[in-house]
Amino acid sequence: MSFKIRSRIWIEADEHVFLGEGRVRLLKAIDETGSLSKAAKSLEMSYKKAWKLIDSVNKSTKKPVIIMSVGGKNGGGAELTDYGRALINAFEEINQGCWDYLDTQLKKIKDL
Amino acid sequence: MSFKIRSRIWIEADEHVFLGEGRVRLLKAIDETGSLSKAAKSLEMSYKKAWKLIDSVNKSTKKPVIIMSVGGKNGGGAELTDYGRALINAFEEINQGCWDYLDTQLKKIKDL
DNA sequence: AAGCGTTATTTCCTAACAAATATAACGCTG
DNA sequence: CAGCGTTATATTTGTTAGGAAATAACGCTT
Repeated sequence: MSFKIRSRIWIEADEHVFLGEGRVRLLKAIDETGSLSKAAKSLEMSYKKAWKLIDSVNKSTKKPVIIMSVGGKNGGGAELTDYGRALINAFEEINQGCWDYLDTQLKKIKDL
Repeated sequence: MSFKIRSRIWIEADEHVFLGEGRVRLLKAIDETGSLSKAAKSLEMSYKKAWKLIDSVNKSTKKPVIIMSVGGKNGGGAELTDYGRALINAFEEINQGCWDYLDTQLKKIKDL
């Protein structure tokens, strides 16, 4: 019997979810591609879904997380801010810490 | 901006989920009511859904977690085993520990 | 002014999920 | 042996989430 403890964490702002694993993945993809549509495609996610996620993130904070621009040089694009990058780092650090904690607890289940 | 870090944990056995918050709630309700149908009703859950959850739990372990009996004295019933009770306790203890850990990490987000 | 690559938004459709309903089986009780 | 309260399971219906596609708007470039 190979037990595993898994977890999902997310951050809520004013009672609605604002940052979770999916959103973090998307933010990182935007940072790599420079565009929301390309990021969505790289994650095999519909543009609509990606846009909704980003819209919800942007509405949740006062400091901007990503800056969208429409029209212009290359048709527009999306850029991750320093604040957004810091959020991602903090999230992943906390998430890893959570996983580490749960690993230490696993024997409590196995030993029953 | 009032941030909160939330989490869900669950235990997997052989790559499929075996115990999570919903199942724990259901197991506790069964322990209180002595019947799957009453437990489902008390949680405002359909009998079918409750049955599927319990069936999946029972198929995931060698030691029985709940014992179902059909027909007989009061038409049948469901009973939580000592092993099941121990599982619930361990789960809730670990879950609380996870929440406590996440609370200590919250300032990393707030201070960005 | 036309063309482009993007963001932004609506509408429509479908597929997965959930709920409701129906039916059967079971084993004690009287 | 009929009645009961349960577990067990299939079928049908309803609902909601999500994808697909179409359209518009935007602002640089040429």
